[in-house]
Amino acid sequence: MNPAVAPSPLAVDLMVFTVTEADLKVLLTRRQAPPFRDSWCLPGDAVDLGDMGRHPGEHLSAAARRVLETCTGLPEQGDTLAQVGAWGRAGRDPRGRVVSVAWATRLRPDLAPVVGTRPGSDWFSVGQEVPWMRLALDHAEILAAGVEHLRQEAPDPISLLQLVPAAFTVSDLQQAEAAILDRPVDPRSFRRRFQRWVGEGLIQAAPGRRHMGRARPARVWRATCRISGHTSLQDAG
Amino acid sequence: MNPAVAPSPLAVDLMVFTVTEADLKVLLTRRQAPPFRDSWCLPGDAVDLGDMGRHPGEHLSAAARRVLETCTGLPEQGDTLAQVGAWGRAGRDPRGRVVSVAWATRLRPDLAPVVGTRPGSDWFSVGQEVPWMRLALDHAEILAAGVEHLRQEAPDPISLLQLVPAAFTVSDLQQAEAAILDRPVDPRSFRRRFQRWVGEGLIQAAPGRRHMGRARPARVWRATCRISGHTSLQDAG
DNA sequence: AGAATAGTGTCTATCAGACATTATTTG
DNA sequence: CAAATAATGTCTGATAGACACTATTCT
Repeated sequence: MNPAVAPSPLAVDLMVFTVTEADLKVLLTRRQAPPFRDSWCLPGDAVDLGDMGRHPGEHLSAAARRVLETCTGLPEQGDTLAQVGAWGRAGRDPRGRVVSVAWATRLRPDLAPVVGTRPGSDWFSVGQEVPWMRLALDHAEILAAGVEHLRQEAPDPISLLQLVPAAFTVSDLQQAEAAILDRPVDPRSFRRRFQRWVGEGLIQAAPGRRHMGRARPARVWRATCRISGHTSLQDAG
Repeated sequence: MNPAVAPSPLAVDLMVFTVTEADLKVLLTRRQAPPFRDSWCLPGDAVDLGDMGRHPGEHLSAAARRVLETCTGLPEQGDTLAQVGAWGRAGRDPRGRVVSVAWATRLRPDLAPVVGTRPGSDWFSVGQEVPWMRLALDHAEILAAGVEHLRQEAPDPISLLQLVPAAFTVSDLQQAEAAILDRPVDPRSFRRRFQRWVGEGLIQAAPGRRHMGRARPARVWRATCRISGHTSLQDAG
């Protein structure tokens, strides 16, 4: 295929977020072909609009799910893909007129190391490491909108639960929220909200305790089965 | 042009909202060509992706603005177009694979009568009159998302100010919010928020009073010039 | 006067932030 | 015991809802 011509006027781009080391991370990949060869960018792919391609007539969300499974090597875990917006500025892609629909998803941090070791892709701290000025195309703008989208949903317990392991502590959840909002979160207020979530049946106690260093061990919790299948996210297809 | 074949794989659809008679209204048009001839639908148009069409390489937001000016007959009033999402389900358009980017905007109610008298288009009460089951394509789904988008932004004074005339009363603003949220809004709380907006310099007193029936006349207010040019809305282009 | 709408006073419930305090573990 | 993290008690300030009350106009 001629790399100078866009294969399709429509593409999807994906923002995979996780929280590790109390820091919000996003998955970037290095472009392997021109234009912007070797630049970092969001994982994405063309959407096959015709009836004859490799993925005929796929939904937009299916294309995003396909990119997610390709770039993480993991099957998608439930309905966690949220559409962030469509970018279609003329000239945004030098190969031709391409409109990109951007999606965001959250990945449990215990799965992040597996993804991060794949060649050509790596996690970047959104606040510290993302090479904003050197992202290919208009991906800096898209990523900024994705982070903003994440912030809007930050107080939602369902969204926070997607950013901690299956067994987690109150501090884990609080750190996830603090990382997204990029500011300290009051511990007393957070625990009050946490207790409300327990009262609402979203979260229940799990056996065992977690021990960090030489301090008092923390109680361990897990999401109840009521959470699975729930989504607060738009999936317009 | 053959009506059985989509002219472009990309389209924009527009939701023009206003509040009249304390009721949220949306502008629908009657389709003049198959498929879904004579069905009501959201105003929209194909996006010209090529370099040779009538609107070569136009931004998505420019296409939406063009549709807005076509269907209202009015020039757009500032940056009020907000992108709601992209819909791309295969088979949503029987003419072929078309992805539609949906936009929402608010129209001042004093301009609504002019628009409503245009042939082939009319205002529909979102709660009472919209023929949800008979809207063409997937426009019922798109409209539902647009209404939800509007609800999310309802408490924002900037967005409410786009749904009242240039000179308005506190009750006007309160009715706009109540219409969007489709529930009564506590008058005492609303006036407290209103006074805060005045204190912040968003709103200032205007000369004159407004008289409804045989009751006490209401003070009249207007947005300050600080409002113009401000937008809280996404315009990803 | 009475109806209708505009606008205010004030009590209460809820919630978040701040700060102090207690609890539990290891070194 | 000291250090470190987990968890709680409690005060305060901001805000929304509820309800009563006053204000102003027309009929």
